[in-house]
Amino acid sequence: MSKIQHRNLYREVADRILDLIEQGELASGDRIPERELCERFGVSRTPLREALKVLASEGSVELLPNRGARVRQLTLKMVKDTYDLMGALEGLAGELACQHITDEEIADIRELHENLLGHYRNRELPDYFQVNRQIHEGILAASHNEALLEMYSNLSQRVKRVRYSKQMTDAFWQQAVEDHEAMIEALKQRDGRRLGQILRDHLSNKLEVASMDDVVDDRQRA
Amino acid sequence: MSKIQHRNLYREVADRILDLIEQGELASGDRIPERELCERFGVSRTPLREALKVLASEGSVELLPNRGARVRQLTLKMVKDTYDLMGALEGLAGELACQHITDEEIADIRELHENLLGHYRNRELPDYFQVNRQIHEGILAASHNEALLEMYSNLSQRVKRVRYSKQMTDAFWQQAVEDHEAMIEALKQRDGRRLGQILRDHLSNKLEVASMDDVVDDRQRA
DNA sequence: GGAATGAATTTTGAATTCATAATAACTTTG
DNA sequence: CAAAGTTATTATGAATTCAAAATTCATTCC
Repeated sequence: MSKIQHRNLYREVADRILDLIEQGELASGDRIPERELCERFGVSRTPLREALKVLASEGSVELLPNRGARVRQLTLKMVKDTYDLMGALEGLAGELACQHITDEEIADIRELHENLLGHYRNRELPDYFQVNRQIHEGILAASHNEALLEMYSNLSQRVKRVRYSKQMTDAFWQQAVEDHEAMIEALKQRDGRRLGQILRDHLSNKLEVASMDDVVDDRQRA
Repeated sequence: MSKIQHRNLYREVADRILDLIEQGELASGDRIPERELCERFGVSRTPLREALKVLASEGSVELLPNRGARVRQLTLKMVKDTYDLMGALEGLAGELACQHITDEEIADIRELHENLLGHYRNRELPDYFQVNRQIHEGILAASHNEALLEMYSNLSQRVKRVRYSKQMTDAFWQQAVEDHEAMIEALKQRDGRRLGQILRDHLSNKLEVASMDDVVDDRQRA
């Protein structure tokens, strides 16, 4: 039996709105129709409006006074800025992880890394992506810094709707795997400075393969 | 004539609650009395509760389902974690600033630095603190990374209620001024890596002089 | 035909109301 | 008198209501 959901209604609504945005049902710049979503979710306007306010403070939604909420437009600059930030946070996470990581956590990550290599050899891209994410989450978690985790997941939520191009070239992929090899090595040696550096650079590669759907160029803002 | 502020009521309320927290009128861990604040601010519960939800997502307030809001307790670990994060962000800001800063911005910061030195020589601590803050804000702004600014100011808001000990020793003070000298030098040479490093270390010094009033040790959590 | 003006409609912002959960106060009983 | 149970009170969560602002639509006038 699943755990009793004592969550707040507004958070539930917020998450469902985020889903709609991620799924693209609410597109970048779209107006968010209060009444319609209320009917759809079967809630009154009160929790829905609370959700919108929280989403605005989280950066996914824009609130125009007396003119409702809309899905925040992502500009190319915003995405780049966000990636810079995430890179810095991953870098810090790497440094902290090397200080605080437990043997158990290190073993878990190494196991994930083995899986990663397997998926790379078999050219199983979706599986590779999933394990890749798990490894990065593992390092973040190993930093044992709650505020860092929170901030990272907020940033990552903001750019979730950016779709990555499927044409991840072999060269990119190989580079990524080499990065991961180096990460594990640095982690093993608990070389925080180095792990931090690798993680920073690693992320900037990821940006290069991002195909910026839904992302508007800075000059043509709505 | 100043621009008409068409701000949302909930944001107004949120800021006033933050003031109460900062002023210590609402202490760490205190329950936040809805009805009382409504009367005090002359608003209904709707905008007040919206404000609380936003403050919760910003990390200043804690929401217990069916049991109201309270001022989030700061543990020593949380403050340390937050300072680590702010250090990383300042470091990134330094790197980015060296890439993007304009000549005008650099001139402004150098002027502030001259003021800082003056206040140091005259032992004007409050003025020194103010100019110090302006310099750091200047570097942050010179990064030209909106998301970074937003995150940093959120973090800084969270730890605003931590009071710094007045007994800033001469040694600390001198070290801080030397750091600032090095910063300006790195900025002038646009040596991002170096400026980043200085900023990171600089902040960790600040933490050492923080006397942790209102901060609860991790073991004795409420 | 098109811009401008002024209702009618819709949408938003905020107060109020209502139902339910939590807390406090009061019995009752051992 | 203390512990357990019961009722009263208060606080919270969410729906509803009401007022103000924005938008739409029709009409007038050039």
